[in-house]
Amino acid sequence: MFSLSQKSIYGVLAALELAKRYADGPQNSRCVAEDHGIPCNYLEQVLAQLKRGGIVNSFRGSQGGYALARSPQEILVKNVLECLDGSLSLVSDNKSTVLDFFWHDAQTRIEAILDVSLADLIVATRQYDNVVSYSI
Amino acid sequence: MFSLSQKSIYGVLAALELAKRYADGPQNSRCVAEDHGIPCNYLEQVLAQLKRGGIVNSFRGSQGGYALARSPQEILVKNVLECLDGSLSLVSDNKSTVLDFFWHDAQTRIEAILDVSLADLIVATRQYDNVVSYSI
DNA sequence: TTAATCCCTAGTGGATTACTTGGGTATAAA
DNA sequence: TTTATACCCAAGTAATCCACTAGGGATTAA
Repeated sequence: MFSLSQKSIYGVLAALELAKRYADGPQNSRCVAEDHGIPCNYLEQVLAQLKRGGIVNSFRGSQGGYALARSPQEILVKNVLECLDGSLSLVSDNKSTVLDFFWHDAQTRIEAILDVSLADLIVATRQYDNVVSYSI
Repeated sequence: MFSLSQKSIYGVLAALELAKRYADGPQNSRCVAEDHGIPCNYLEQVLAQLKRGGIVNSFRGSQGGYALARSPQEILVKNVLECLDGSLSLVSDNKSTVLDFFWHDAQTRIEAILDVSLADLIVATRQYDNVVSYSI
């Protein structure tokens, strides 16, 4: 019923990567793309959009690349998604129905689920890796 | 970022209408469509899909129409949405990423938000109407 | 018999998605 | 100063999906 766009999936993945390497300075987009099997030129477009949204900074020239504009604690998954695919709005505003209140409430609760910082995500991926390792 | 399809919006609206009139026997689709400003032929297609999904029954001929296949208590909003637009799957299954566990968790929590029966929805719309009435 | 209703298929214009292509421009390092 | 390395940008595109519209056919109660 709902699904994430490929763009958003790539975007969060790239943002997480930049978060992991936050201390190491800018990362070039080609490496990030190759690491995650993302078409290189397409990822550039995604990163450009994240830049326009103030989530990422870019540095040109050799040794250039992309870096988070703020710390991983300050960037939420929701921010990335909203930047790339617009804000979550379950129903269009122009037609109103008797269920608007219900959809609006659902929307608020879904947004809350996505209030997770990149820093939290890093921790979560580590925990998940541990679980997987132990279970093997 | 995500949004509901028009089909789902119409579908839940129609299901709610059939729930409200559950005791009155089958309702014809044209009336339901006109009541909610839904294109008549399109709603028929939506109802046909709900029928194939076992959510609704249909009765042909004059005095025919559509009725819920089960009581309003037994039909969830999630059921209607899944019938019309497939199951909620945030990410495609063929490509796996380090974030699959996160998206999967989010998915489960979103599904929980939609575990609301049509009977609950009726109650909720009444409560909402009361709030609006009092606040005027 | 007839009017009402569901049933079914096909078509369609517009939008969106997920890219690809092919350059241009700034910058660090040689 | 040259050059390699990156980002920057615009256009095109095949495929798919969406939200209908159109137009008949089949069944049933009255």
